[in-house]
Amino acid sequence: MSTHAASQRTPQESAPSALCPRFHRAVELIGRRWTGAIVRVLLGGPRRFNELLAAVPGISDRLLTERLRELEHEELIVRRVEPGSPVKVIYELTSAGAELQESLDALGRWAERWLGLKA
Amino acid sequence: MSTHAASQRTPQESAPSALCPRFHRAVELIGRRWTGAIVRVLLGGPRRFNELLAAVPGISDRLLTERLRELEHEELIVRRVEPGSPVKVIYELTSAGAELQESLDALGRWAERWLGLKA
DNA sequence: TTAGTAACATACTTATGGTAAGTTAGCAAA
DNA sequence: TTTGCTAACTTACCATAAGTATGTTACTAA
Repeated sequence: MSTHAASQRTPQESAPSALCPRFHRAVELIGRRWTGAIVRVLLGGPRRFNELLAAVPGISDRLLTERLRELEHEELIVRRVEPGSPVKVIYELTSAGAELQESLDALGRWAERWLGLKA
Repeated sequence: MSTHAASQRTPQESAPSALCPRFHRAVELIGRRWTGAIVRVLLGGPRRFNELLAAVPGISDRLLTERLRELEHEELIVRRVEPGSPVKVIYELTSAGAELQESLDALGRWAERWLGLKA
């Protein structure tokens, strides 16, 4: 079979019965491994690189760097370097990032209700 | 460096400053590629395999099968086979699945507000 | 008998994630 | 003054997950 996205489509319609593409982008963004967890920690206030590393159990430093770069690129966080020695790098949420709280909280509540029972 | 999860930890504490592990499980679950989109389509009512395939632009049949199996395993959806020819396989949300609506809607609203402006 | 459909399954390639080790700059103790 | 330490990365490499193409089964319609 092999369905590839744009196969068999009339020219005028841009996607068959497309979901809101922004929703899709959002879910792919915060759904990327570790991203949700990182944002959730930052909802508690600005954090340094190593604080994030400690606060998100299981993540590696390489992936943390990668995810932070992506979040910065999407303008959900800002990176601030405090000079000194050793330098401190502070990450904090932008307004866009902070407004993810509602969805993440809702998801947290759902998880408490439904994921608690098993395992 | 290379931080692996459980390094340097005193025996009595199970995780350094662990986030709610259920939240983490939830975000990894619905954040898995395509899963959010699939659930969102099913919020509109039961759907057949090929309907889902059409409604989630970009997904391949192989991945759709895989995601549906996972969602079934997590008890967010049920799979029902209607005999006949060709057989129809209907997927629909369980209560657990349906209650994801709140979080997904919140995320959708966030996406409209913040992801609309760019690109 | 050939063709078509629904819902997969299998095989293979590419992208993403995980692990380990190296880098840079400054400071501090030996 | 060389050794060691810390923060925040970077690079290299291997494993797992996603993506693509093709095959399968059971049935119907032409």
